[in-house]
Amino acid sequence: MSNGPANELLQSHNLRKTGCRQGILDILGQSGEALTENEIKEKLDNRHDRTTFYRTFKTLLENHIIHKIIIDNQLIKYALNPDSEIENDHVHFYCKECEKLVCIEESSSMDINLPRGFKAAETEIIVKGTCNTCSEK
Amino acid sequence: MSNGPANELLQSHNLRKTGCRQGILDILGQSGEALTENEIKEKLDNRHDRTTFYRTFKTLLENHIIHKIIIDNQLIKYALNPDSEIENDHVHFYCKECEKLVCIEESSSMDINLPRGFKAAETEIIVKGTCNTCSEK
DNA sequence: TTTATTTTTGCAACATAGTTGCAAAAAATT
DNA sequence: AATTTTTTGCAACTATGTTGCAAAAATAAA
Repeated sequence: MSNGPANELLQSHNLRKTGCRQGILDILGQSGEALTENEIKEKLDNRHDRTTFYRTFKTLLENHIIHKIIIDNQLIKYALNPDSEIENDHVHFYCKECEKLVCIEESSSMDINLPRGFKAAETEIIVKGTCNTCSEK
Repeated sequence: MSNGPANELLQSHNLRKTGCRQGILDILGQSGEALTENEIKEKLDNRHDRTTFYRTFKTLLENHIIHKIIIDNQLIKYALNPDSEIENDHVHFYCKECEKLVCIEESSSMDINLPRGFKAAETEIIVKGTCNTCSEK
């Protein structure tokens, strides 16, 4: 396990290669979608302590290796941040049927008129609806 | 206290006029901005039980009388939903300095390209930056 | 490759957020 | 004023998240 992208990611951020970090990054790397803490935890067979999990998420978030998306009712999901970039305009799509959450690669134009004096730094967009699979049914 | 908009709102939704509901609506009506549960609770002098508070928020949310905005790290705020409308495109501005959250009245054009097969129902936008007051400093 | 240093882990204890069942209290109805 | 319906407050509970600290693991140094 874990001799691929996970280790390189950790190394490039000067983070130690611990089991929990590698595990989370492996899981997120394999799955193309955002996952909840519990989904990740299960796939790791509950191998790690709750505390370690939270601390690991915190570290990965601080290093912009993953990001955290919160939808509506506290549904929190995590996803790999491809190039550990600090993104300013992120679009997420949340399927109300299958509850899948995917990151939408840009190519969207946006123009939000803010009141005088307001300055935007980041914009977070969550589009809710039905995904391709669920639309076909 | 409470013989104005709060009561009318409740009445039009067939909800009983209880102290907690009137209180929350009064507070949100007076303040032009979104407030956290605790901010509201304090202004009401901790007059109500925790449980009652949660249940009241739930009721008001279900009736679209208020809405709930979650920013970043679990910061949850509530705001009056002016006409109890079920809005599809809502823009919120969150000031990173003073932590104020305001609803932006539309007049923004948006065009997000979703992948083939994806259908959007609602879009939630949170713009983060500095508000007019904080920009002047 | 063994030792020393630094970081991370797991545990216990705690803090906050949110929910449920149920009897008592308050609204609305008659 | 009496009855019905909804809401409240309490206790108990679950989920989520944090902190301090000794033991363990990962890296660096000898």
